[in-house]
Amino acid sequence: MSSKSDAKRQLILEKAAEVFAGRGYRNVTMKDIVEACGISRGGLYIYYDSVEEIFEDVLDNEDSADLSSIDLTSASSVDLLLYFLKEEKKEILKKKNNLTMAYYEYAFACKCEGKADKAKKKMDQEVLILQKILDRGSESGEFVVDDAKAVATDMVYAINGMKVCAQTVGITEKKVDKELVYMMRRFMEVEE
Amino acid sequence: MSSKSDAKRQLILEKAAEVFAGRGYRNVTMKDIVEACGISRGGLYIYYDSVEEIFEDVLDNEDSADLSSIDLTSASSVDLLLYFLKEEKKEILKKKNNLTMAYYEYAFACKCEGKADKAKKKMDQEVLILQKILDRGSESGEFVVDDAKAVATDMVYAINGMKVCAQTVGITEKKVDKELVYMMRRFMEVEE
Amino acid sequence: MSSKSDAKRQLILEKAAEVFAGRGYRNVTMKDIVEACGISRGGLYIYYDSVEEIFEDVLDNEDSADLSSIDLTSASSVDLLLYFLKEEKKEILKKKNNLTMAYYEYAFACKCEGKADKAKKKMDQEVLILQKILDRGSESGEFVVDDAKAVATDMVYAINGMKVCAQTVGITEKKVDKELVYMMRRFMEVEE
Amino acid sequence: MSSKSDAKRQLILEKAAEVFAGRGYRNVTMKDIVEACGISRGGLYIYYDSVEEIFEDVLDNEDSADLSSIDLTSASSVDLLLYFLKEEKKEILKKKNNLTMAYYEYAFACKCEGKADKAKKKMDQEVLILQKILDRGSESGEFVVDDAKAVATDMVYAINGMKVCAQTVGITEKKVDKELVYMMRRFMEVEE
DNA sequence: TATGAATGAGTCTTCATTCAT
DNA sequence: AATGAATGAAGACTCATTCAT
Repeated sequence: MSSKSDAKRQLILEKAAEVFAGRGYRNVTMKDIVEACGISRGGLYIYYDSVEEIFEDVLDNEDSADLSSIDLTSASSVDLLLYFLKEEKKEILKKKNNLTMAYYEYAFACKCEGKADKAKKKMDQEVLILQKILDRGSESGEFVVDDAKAVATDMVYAINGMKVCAQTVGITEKKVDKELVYMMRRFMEVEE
Repeated sequence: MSSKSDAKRQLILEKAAEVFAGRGYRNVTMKDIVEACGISRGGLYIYYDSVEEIFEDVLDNEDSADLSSIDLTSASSVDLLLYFLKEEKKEILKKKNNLTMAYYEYAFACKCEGKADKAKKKMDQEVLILQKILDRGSESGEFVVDDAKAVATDMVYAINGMKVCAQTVGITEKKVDKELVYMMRRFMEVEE
Repeated sequence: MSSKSDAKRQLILEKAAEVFAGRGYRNVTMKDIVEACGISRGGLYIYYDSVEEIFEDVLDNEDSADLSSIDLTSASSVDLLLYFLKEEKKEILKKKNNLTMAYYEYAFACKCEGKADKAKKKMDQEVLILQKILDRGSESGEFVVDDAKAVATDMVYAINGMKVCAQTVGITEKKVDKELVYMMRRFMEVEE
Repeated sequence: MSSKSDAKRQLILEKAAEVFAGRGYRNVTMKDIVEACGISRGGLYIYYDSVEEIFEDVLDNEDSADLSSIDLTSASSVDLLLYFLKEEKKEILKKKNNLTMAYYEYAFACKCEGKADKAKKKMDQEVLILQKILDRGSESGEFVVDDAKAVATDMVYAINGMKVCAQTVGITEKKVDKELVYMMRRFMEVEE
């Protein structure tokens, strides 16, 4: 049955996501995933033929949530911006199930095969959303923005920089806050 | 003689650096390095006992150059800033021997063992240098900077973000230029 | 199923015992055992992780038989003694599956880790059984024994000496017989 | 020069003997010996081509001492016997440079090649000496011995049994004393 | 579907042995 | 004589992948 299969497939993706979060992409073997799922080696092969395939499905499984849930029609631009940054902050600092490094390892490993499109699209989408928020806020007089695209792009680079730092050299919540406040100050007044 | 050993050791480090640049950290085996060096398996073990050991030596071998070569006493702050950014741009875009991803993979893999200190120090150093340049420029009236530390930190995060992007989703020179110009505009007038 | 696994495990133990008998303990590699069993390298690792582990299981597999099969309540003490010595003679002279040297090599290799307990127990048990036989025979007037424990201990040392000789410098059946007869003469009349 | 060579050769044999005493025969590599001697790999090969060759020379180097030093013409048979047993006791219990197990491992490894002759000869010699002592004592009335050869053979087997036990399952000095006293009681009066 | 035993290829690591110096 | 770098073969161990059940 498809429903049964889907449940198992979902289980695999969830457990695999935990594994990828903990060990990155390259350090993960089929065996690791089999053990994390508590199923048999052969059992996993019924659903997936390789770590790569699983990882790609894990990514598809995650993506959906974050950005699409922002409703651009509602509320003030300031609220939208704060929501956007709060979400990013959460992602920067989250310990469990953080796929950032796995993501970049995967993209780096598959660079030549153009498999990094997903990551690229995600980034472009983030820039776009941020740009829209800034444009809206600019029109409504909430923000003072000269070149919304440039600002959005810069912010997304810096946020990505923080994400990587958080997973490698470490970063404190205070530092993230400071940086986010600094970003906002560039186009609005922030009370601290 | 030590000179002979050192030459071989240097050869290993150079060839290994190329391998790490191409395949990252985790995907590299002793065999890869052996083959890149054109020596025997046993031969490599005379000098190094593990990929980790080699990678750490590769890092030590690289580090020295970059930052210390900036002479803070000379020239105008604008020149210093341009030199700093030009160097960063070169590193962001360089294809050969780019250890960025290997670096982050290594730091992520060894996070718990505190092996990421080197990366942390490098970042802190970059922030410090940039901050000094900004402070000098601020004093001389070349820049208009409110909080030099915040600006420097933000720039380094964004630069790191670009470095990672360049190695994964890809980035064009034009985009890098735009971003760097945007950064500078925040505290000085830039003619395009 | 466990029965299938057990069969394979039993096969491994039997083939491994032959290998140990022929090559001792230290000279045996996983590869030797793999080849003797006619299975794959990986296949062996499913059941055992090291030569040591296999050897310990081989010992456990062997032990059981020998001594417990002597029924101290039956027959005359002379019969018991003869049975005991016949068994020992068989073990001294047996060519196939003789684990004596492997046993001692193992005990020597693991001396510091106290892994020789098994060998020690086996020896103590032999002394004890022999002592019991001698005591019984002494009570019944079949033997003339002053200090049964001393006699038993001496006999077991000499038997072990013969076992080692048989595996190294060689020993003829005639010599073994002579020695066993000499032992018996010390506390009973032996017709030759 | 031969004298220089001989000194080095002697150094190798002495250091190698320590290694064999500690690790047996089979567990010893050329590398172990090289390191114990503090010479270079190539340097060892000038003198010896294999572990086997070294071990054989170590044996030749040791043998000489023990038995030949007993002067059969002197003193009483009791004194000779006590001297003989004292020497054996010393060898049974000695910790440093005890080659017993290496000896047996070697003999077992080379069984088919008839390399165990040395061990065989040593044993036969011991039996012979002991037999002579017993015969002399018998003639002088110090001992009451029926079949000196049988007694001597038995004693040598038991002594060898103790030697092996000492190196594997362990043996206390008290136990050795008891056993030796028991042996003597069989043909003479022993005050305890 | 699901299991897990089995296989074999790939990598790691250690050493005996050689050889230029 | 002596050194120690270098080689390559041998053995250990792990995993992706298959397959009978």
